[in-house]
Amino acid sequence: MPVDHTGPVRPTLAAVARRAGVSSSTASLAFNDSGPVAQETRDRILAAARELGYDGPDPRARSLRRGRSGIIGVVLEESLRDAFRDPMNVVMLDGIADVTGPSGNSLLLLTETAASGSSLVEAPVDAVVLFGCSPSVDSKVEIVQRRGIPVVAIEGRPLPGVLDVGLDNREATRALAEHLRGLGHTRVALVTLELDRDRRRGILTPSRIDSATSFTALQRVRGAEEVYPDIGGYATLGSTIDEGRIAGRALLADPATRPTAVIAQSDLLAAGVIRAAGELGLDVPGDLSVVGFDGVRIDDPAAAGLTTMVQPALDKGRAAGRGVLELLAGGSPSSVSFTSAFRRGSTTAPPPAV
Amino acid sequence: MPVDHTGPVRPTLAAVARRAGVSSSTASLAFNDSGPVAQETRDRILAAARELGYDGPDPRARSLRRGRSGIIGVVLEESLRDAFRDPMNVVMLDGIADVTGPSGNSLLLLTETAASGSSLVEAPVDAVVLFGCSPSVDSKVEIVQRRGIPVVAIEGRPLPGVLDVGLDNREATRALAEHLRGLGHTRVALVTLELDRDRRRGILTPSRIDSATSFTALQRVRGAEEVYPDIGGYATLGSTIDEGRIAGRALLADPATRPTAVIAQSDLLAAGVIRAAGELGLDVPGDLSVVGFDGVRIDDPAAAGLTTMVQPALDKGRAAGRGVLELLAGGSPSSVSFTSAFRRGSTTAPPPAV
DNA sequence: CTGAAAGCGCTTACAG
DNA sequence: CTGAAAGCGCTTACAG
Repeated sequence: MPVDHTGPVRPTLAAVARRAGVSSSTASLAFNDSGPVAQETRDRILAAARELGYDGPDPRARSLRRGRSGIIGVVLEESLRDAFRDPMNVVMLDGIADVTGPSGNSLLLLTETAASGSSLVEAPVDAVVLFGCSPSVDSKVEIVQRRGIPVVAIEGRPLPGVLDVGLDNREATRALAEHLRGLGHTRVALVTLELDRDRRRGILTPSRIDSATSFTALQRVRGAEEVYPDIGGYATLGSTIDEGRIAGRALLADPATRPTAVIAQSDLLAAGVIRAAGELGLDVPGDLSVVGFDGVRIDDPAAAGLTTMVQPALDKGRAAGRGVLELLAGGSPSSVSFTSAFRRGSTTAPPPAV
Repeated sequence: MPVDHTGPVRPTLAAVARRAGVSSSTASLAFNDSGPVAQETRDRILAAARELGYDGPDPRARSLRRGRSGIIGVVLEESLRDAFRDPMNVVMLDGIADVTGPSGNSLLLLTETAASGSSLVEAPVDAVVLFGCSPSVDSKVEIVQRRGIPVVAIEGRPLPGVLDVGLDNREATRALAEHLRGLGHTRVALVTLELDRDRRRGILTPSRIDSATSFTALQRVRGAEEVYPDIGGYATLGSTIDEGRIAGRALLADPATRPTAVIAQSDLLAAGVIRAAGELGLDVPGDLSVVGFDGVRIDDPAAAGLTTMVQPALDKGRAAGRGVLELLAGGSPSSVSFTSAFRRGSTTAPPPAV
């Protein structure tokens, strides 16, 4: 069925005013309840609007005049599918919407991938929230800032003029490493999140670590190194069970070099490692201890009872939303940092006796 | 650390033009490559822009003048978290972005819940995509249409002037039911998606079905009824493993009334039912056959090898994106309907001998 | 190749 | 309580 879209031209406020016999100033006041308008006049205006099929001010014109669009840009560096595969991102997004929605704001998804144009720079946003962005978007962020648009970053590198909503990634990972050391583990491996935008998968080397651009992944590596200075491991393409499984197979295949514990940088990755272990006939935690990160609810028995650090993702999103609102109101909020909580599960135990 | 946001006022095109000693018309052409500008003039304009810190046209003004904002609204009737828990929605969103992103469009998330204001009506969108919306948004959709804004609906009720991207929900469910009948099942139960916005969980009754507002859920019920006219079951709050498990427990608890097969309206729900069956000591497919819907990749062993209908979610999203683009270009695309493919897995078998 | 003019549709001081 | 005026910042015919 073909759909027709050649309607009459949309009526304007001016047309309504003309028909009602008033000035457009008055008509505007009537539609915005923003000034004293006689009841009789208001009725006339509303009647004229009804007759003309006018349903309120054009958002585009209003946003130019007011200097506000009611749109908050959310900048992701991946495809939407990749970004939302990580439940943490979805929860944080929900937290932002929770706080900013009631005052009439909506979220615009801006995927700043290599392929895309400069959507960030060309979008009519009032404010911007960066979701773990790499330095490659810095120049665009500066442009946006020069326009006076507030920028909030969730777990970003410290950037001048950007309000940071942080997490104790380093300390939290150190706590997990200490937990493993306390159990007696000496052969421990990391399974990291994506380290940079190249998204190459493979053995974790010092040079790969040094060239990492993902602030969060790097901080978590640093935390582990505080306890296990020479820790190696495997770098994945991102937080999924599949990636964890691939990493797990790579790390666990050879009994001679096999670690007795794995620090996965997310629960999803941890679930994958546990699955790989199972496939190799290894018992968790009997043969292998595994810890994760996030404290997400994973619908996978393999991840039930995972030892992990629980991060307050919803609160982080809400804090980012509050930061946006305060900045838009002209305030000067301070950066906030959230703390993760250790949750001892059933996936860690002393290393197997040799 | 407090963040400062009192920068200098953003420079305008007019200021750049003045400084370069040209008209703003010429400056505009220079920034848009939309007309012939002498190289020397262009250089002067760009230099002036650099000196003033001008990074290009203000998106708000541009969108008013051009009548295009580059923003496509995506209307959801749930919280972002609920919506994105369903992988189908994420994939469809990705499909839309796939197609519309390259021409400079971004997606604005509009959650039309009872709580929210009328964000749909007040957002500066060029077009709108409805994600399975109920009649409660109809009046807002009409307003948007009156403004000449194209509307595309994914699996919606037929709405005048709305381009539909459909799925063979009814026929596909009938095929699943026929598969079960072919195996010899006579006691079959449904586990449905949310039926309406009330989001009440519970036994499926004819009156609940009759008052359903979710087009997709209802179509799938109708398809099952074509084979099992008096089919009953359980209505959930949405497509999650947990909801499936709750429904499964309710349906399977009593051995006397227990069905021998369950038609779950999504793979996630099916996985939950299978898990519930396992907890009750029932073997799938020995004691119970289970079918799903979607063909999504679920990271749950319980859902591995599920018998289901595979729907082309990415293609649906892309088709919606193409529809948007064609409508924006003034075309009159036809509605499209996609077909699901039966995938026989290992979760269906003849009913147990009595 | 460049400029003067009009105008996108609205809101906001300001004056009455 | 109402209106005339200015202007948000840009783009687009049109004329030269």
